[in-house]
Amino acid sequence: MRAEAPAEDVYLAIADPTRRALLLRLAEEGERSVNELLEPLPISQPAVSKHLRILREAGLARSRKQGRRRLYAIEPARLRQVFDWVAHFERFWDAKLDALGDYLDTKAARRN
Amino acid sequence: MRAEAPAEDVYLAIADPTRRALLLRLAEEGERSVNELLEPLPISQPAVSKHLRILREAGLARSRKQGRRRLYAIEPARLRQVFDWVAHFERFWDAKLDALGDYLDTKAARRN
DNA sequence: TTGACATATAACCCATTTGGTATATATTGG
DNA sequence: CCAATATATACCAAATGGGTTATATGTCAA
Repeated sequence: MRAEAPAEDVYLAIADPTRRALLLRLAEEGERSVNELLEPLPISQPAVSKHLRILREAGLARSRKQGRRRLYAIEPARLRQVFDWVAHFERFWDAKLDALGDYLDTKAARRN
Repeated sequence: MRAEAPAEDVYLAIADPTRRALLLRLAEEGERSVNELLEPLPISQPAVSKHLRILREAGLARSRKQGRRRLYAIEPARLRQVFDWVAHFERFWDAKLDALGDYLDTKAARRN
């Protein structure tokens, strides 16, 4: 039933909205310290550290030490796994239109 | 922290490997009864019924009654939500290559 | 050196998830 | 009608998840 250890499961890692928010911030802003990531969130520092650990263990983030801070960065490779899985269903909405089409058109244009 | 009721959360719905397997089967094979879906799985019928209920409540499946059976079908629209979210990170792997490129090429070709 | 800062870990709590078995509720065939 | 079939629900136990506070650890600054 278990395809991989729970701690390493990308789908479980992104199932939590706080972790998705963390990933988005890291994607938008690049390396950030725990305190910086913590700042807008309504939860405690240990809670954030735990989320970051889960992201690390899922292979979605890495960290390096800089002085007394620890900087986290996104490691998006394994999100491809999710992308590829969702793409299995793409034919269902593809025929109808539309936003995916727009997305792909944009992509195709950008690739030229 | 909770963007929607847990039972309706698409990310939670796809966090379970059994439910992902169910969605893939429904996508590949179309409408299927609970017994058909149950057959390859190593869990009990009530467990499958419960997974199907979660998929229904997440808006990822629908069911209709046919005699004494109940046929489930995929309802993929809300997977777009996941697709769009993951696409936020696409620029990270896009530059490097490759499988996404191939995917998009295939798509672009198919769209012409 | 020492105190403040930054982060991680431990210990704990409570809610939720997921599985099981037993049972209820259709529905159908004979 | 009755037995068998198909599915859902109730209920329970074990595990997990996500939060908290308290504390350990490491680093910097004065």
